[in-house]
Parts: sequence; structure tokens; C-alpha cells
Amino acid sequence: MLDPKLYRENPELVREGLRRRGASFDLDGLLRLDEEKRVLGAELDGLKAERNAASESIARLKREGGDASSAIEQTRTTGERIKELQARYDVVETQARELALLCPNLPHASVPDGKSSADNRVAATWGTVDADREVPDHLEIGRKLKLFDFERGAKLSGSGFPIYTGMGARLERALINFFLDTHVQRHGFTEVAPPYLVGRQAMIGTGQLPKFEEDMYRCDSENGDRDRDLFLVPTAEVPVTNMHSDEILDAATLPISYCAYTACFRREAGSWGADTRGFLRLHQFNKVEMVKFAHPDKSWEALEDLRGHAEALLQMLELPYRVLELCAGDMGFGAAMCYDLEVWAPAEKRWLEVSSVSNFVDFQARRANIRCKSEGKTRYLHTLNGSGLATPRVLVALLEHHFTDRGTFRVPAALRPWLGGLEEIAAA
RNA sequence: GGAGAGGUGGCCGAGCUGGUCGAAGGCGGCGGUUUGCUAAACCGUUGUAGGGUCUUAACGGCCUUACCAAGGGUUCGAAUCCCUUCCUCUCCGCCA
Repeated sequence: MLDPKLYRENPELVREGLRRRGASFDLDGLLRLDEEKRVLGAELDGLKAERNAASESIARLKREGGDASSAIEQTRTTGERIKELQARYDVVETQARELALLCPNLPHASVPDGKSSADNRVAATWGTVDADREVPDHLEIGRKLKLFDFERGAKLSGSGFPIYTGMGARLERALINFFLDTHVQRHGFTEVAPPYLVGRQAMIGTGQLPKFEEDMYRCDSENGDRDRDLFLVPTAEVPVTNMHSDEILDAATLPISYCAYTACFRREAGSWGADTRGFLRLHQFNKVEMVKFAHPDKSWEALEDLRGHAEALLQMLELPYRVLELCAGDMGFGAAMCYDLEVWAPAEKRWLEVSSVSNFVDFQARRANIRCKSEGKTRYLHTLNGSGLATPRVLVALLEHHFTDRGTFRVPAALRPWLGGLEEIAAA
């Protein structure tokens, strides 16, 4: 959510940000509703003040043993007008809030212009890419080494729900633990294990709702109360960020850094058909997420930290990657700035996104009402998050990149402690 | 799942025979006095959000509204009465 003062006092700035994003949003409608809300609110406040004063004098009269019946009769009509006006105000207020929730965040000034992924800026590259190398793809490697079973997964749940088998399951678990332990032991994060189902309010807090409901798996409440629906988490960002909703944190405790593993569930409505081979796009996948709550003056440093933590994992896994600075038109709904980490997949001969690291500034904090306090001042804090990392595409790159001439998978040295020292996975 | 108790400000806790209650008291926090330092004692202060207004503006001041789990109702007036929902605790049952 944007600061109402911003669009009230500086609508052109907001319009420009929306234009850079290529977002279609009814800013004029929001401004109209906002103005109407304030006019009604002022009138309503006046009436309520009138009623409160009258009630007080009635109380005084009664205490002194006087007759208050005419005053009571008079105040009754004020009450009726308040009720009427309040109903109108509530409608406008709800409309304004619902519309405001559909407005994306504004891109930070440093974010490059651009419409699509083609306009993203390559900020860094690490490792060597051998584009001519011929290796079997991850599906073939997986078949040879019996690492996963897509067919039986589909039998259970449809496409996009793989079963990891044997060493594949162990490798997956090792990756998750390697990520978590590295963040906890080397990057100073506190691990949390959150619920996989969250309420509607949490999904609104981080920005998945109301706009992207069709991408989410929803469990309807028994009594049909939509506020009590539960959603399968599309990322640990949702439960972890909303942990502190409606809280005022002591600024001295910031930044707070959490990491969490959860399975992630996405319907991928509309995007099915592209990139759906094997592990490239799934309905359920595993991810370790990093979430930071930062002081509003310190969030840009925190963004660089998160990017560094995600990069460190790829380096330890010896996977060549590049860092993209997303252009305004390609950023997610809530981000003010976003880096994508893409790893090179030799058989696919292309870059695969394995991490997205974003600073939301106060956008989520306003929605979820997360503030911080220092020296008597209360402000919205800044939230950030980054994948560290999502496993499926890392697994793709890992298998293809570390596939040996002898038809085995070489476990990178950094990962071995999580596989009991195992150096190689060969066909059984 | 059955029975009962309860949800009040950062925390504890009074109020709950409706009006002087944004809410006693205590703790904590902040400022000050005292003190060689610390502690103790004493004095003062201490919620959040919206709107209006004053100052060129910020800081801030003043006026006002809302918030005592959430939503609704009764009433001139609700923390206090009624209804619904949610949550927590205790006991019993069931179960990983």
C-alpha cells in the first residue's frame, strides 16, 4: 500500500511511477474516493462531537436530578443522522481501501526503465559458462540415477507434483539443510518453521491478495466466511513477514533476520505451457526463504546483504550465475527494487531464475501494519526478502553442471557434509 | 469432540448495579532530584490511528473522532447490558 499522503499531495509522482511500471491502476478513482471519505468523515466527526456533548450534559442534568427528557428527544435525531452518514462513510471507506490494495508499489529511482525481462540489466556474473558443452538434461540424469518420479507424482496430484525418490529425496533434503544451516551459522539468521496454511489477512499483508487470488490454492472455510479461508503458502515470505503484523518493534532490535524452509504451492494459472518441462515449473516445490525487517533508513544495505547471502550459496555449489537488476516493468507487485539470481543450466543452455531478492520498503509494512519505534517516534519499517534458495532449478543446474563423463553426479564439496560425506551419486 | 473459566493500555491488574473511563493501582520505559559510581528513594512523564486548525514549513501546539479480542444490537449515552464469531486457559474424551 502506498502512503495516502503521497498520492494526495503528489499524484503526478505516483502517476509517473505507475507509468514506469506499465501498471494500469485507477489512480483518479482512488483520489476521488479518498476525497469523498475525508469530506464525509469530517461531517461525521462533527455530528459525533455534537452527540457526545449532548450526552454529557444529559448525564449532568440527571446527576443533579433535573429532567432530561427534552434533551434526550433532541439528541435522538442526531443519532439517526449519524447512523445514516456512518453507513455511507463505511461504503466509501471500504471501496477506497479495496482499491488502494490493488495499487502496486512504486519503483525506486535507481530501477532501470523497461517493459519486460528483455530490459533487465545484468549487474554481475560469476563463474564460467561453457555454452558448447553437451550434457544430458536433468530428466535424463534423474532417470539414470533414479532420483525422481514424475509419472507417479502425476498419478497422485496431476502434473507439477514430482516425487523425489532414493538419492533424489536425500539430495533435496541435503540442499534444504545446507541452505538453512548456512544462513543460521554463517549469515546470522534465526530459523523459523511457520505454518503452510495462512489466513486471508496474511496474504493481503504481503501483497498476494486481493490481486492474485487465482494463483493461490485456497481451502474454503466451512461456514463460507471468506475471511476465514485458508491459503497454501506460495512462499515462506507470507507467514514469516506476517509474524510481526500489528506490532511495533523496538528499532534497536532491527534488523531482524529470519530464514525458513517451507514447501511452496502455486497454481501458476496462465503460465502453464511455457517452461513446464521437468523441474522448471512446479505446483509444489521446496524453498528456503530469507526475510528481513529493517529500519527504514537501513533497508538498502539490507538488500545488498540478502543478495550476498543468496550468491554465497551458488558459489559454494560451484554453479555459474548472473545477477539481474530488474527493470520497472518486470518487477513483482510489491517490490521497490528487485534482483534476480539466475543460474546457468548446461543442457537447457539458458539461465534459470533461482532467487528473487527484493526490497519492499514500507509497502508490505503498511498492509500488514508493522512498525518500529525509536526515540519516541513510530514509523513503518521496511521489509525485504530473498530466496535462499528455491531447490528445483538449483537441482536442474546442479545435476547438469556436475554430471561427470562416467555418468555419475559429483557432489560439490560444500554440500557433502549434509550427505554424510558422499562424493558421488552413481546409478544403483 | 464434551464441560467450565477468561480475553482491558508495553506487561500485570481494577472497573463490568450503563454517564465524571482512554480507562484506578502496580511494574516496566523515559526525564529530573539525590549519589564518588551503581543501587535505592522521591518528583514528573509515558498508547495507537484518522480528520481539522495554527506556525512560511518542519518540530510542535490546540480542537475533534475512533479504538477495552472482532463484528452486530439495545440506548440520548456502552469497557460495562444482549447476540454472533474468534482466540486463550483448565478438566475429560480421542489421537500423531
